[in-house]
Amino acid sequence: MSIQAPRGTQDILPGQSEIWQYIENTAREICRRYQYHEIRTPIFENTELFLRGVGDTTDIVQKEMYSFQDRGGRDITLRPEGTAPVVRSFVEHKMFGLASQPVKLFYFGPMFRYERPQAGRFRQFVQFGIEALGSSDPAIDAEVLALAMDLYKGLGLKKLKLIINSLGDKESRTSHREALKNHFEPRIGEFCSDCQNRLEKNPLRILDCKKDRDHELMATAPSILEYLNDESKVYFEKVQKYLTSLGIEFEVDPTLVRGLDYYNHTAFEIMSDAEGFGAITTLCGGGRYNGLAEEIGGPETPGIGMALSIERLIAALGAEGIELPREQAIDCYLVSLGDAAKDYTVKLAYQLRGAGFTAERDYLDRKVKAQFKAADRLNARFVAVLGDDELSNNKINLKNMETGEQVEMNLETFVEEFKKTQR
RNA sequence: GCGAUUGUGGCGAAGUGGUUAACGCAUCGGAUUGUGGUUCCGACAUUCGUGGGUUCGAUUCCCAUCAGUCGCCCCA
Repeated sequence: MSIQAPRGTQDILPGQSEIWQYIENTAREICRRYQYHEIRTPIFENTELFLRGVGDTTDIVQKEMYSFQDRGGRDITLRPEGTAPVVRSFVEHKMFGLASQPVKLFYFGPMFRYERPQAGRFRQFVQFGIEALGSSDPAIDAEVLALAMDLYKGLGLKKLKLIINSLGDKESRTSHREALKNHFEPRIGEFCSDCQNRLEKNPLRILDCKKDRDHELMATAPSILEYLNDESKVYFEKVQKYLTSLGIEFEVDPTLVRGLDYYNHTAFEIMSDAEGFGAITTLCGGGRYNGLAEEIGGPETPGIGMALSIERLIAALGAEGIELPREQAIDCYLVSLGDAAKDYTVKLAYQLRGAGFTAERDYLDRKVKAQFKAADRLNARFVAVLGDDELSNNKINLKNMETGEQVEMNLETFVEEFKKTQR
């Protein structure tokens, strides 16, 4: 084995790429219905964008970024997520001034995180995500969730669990954070080392800890929901009300925390319930990020978005045993016998393709039998047989591979006649 | 970043400190001198991820390295 693809990356080969296309097409169609429009941002950005946008205390920034200096000495990072770049573009192009508001965008593309690869985790992975900027209507929070669920359900996934939480606004968050610190601090020595780190960094995460799950302070810890101020509380209730009215089932989990600093109010994850899905079950994550635009130097702009990984989506399809359609039959395979006939099929294939058909011929000088085998393997609906005999009589034989019937046609008008058989 | 485990032909998979590295699938050729999905016959790894070491000798033992898989952390 000489050179391999870098660790944590993968080639998507024919056979597999059709699945990706199908998912991508489905996502695009759903975005069209919801009126989200595609935005394509660079795959690398100035490192500072992520330091400011994602937050320099997050794992992503601290240990997962692909950062380097380019030849001009600029600090560059391969994007680890899509929201900060989209918001950067929104600000840079002054989309807050566009006539139609809110601005609803979607993107599709590779993200990069330097992590140990594992089930459902790669160093380069593809995210589909949407962002709605300029509205703080809880209805749009519900819309973002609805779109994500539509995509999953449209592809046939059933074993899904939507978990939502509210992180509240800045005021609510700060008071809750203080309360958590005060709650755990006196006895933090009884907790695992991870939790001891979390106390300062992100005390909310302590609630998530598996090792210390049974500690008595866990049950009595203050819940974020109790610290929501009135405005945040009403907001969260409305989001839930809308979801209920759409028939979207969800679960409120006050311990749900997201790994990026910019979230506030609504936060959510969609997980797979499917058997044998492995340790990584998060398919989709997102939330509201009012204030991110300001952080990046724009005007105060509310925003909400979600992102999901195609790799994990495909894994979930596998776990639920769902096969996506991928039709690959070809219309006509040209079998030839003899040098003159073989030469002629070059032209014939060209004509068939020009008429809109999928056509293939032999390029390996195979025997007739082997050519038929190849046609069969390619799922050819018809095989046209051209030998030097037919060629000199200006004829060609067309065989229907399903019925085995074979009819003789005029070589000159073959493409026309073939068209008729297709109707 | 930490831990565990695996790495043999295109794919799946056996195997042993000693010289012919099973088998299955796929592929190619023939039986069928111009017609597929069945059957039968035949062909197909100077080589066991890579590099180094131990040894008279290693694919088998040891070390390193690369990669896959799984778990922790964290996330998509």
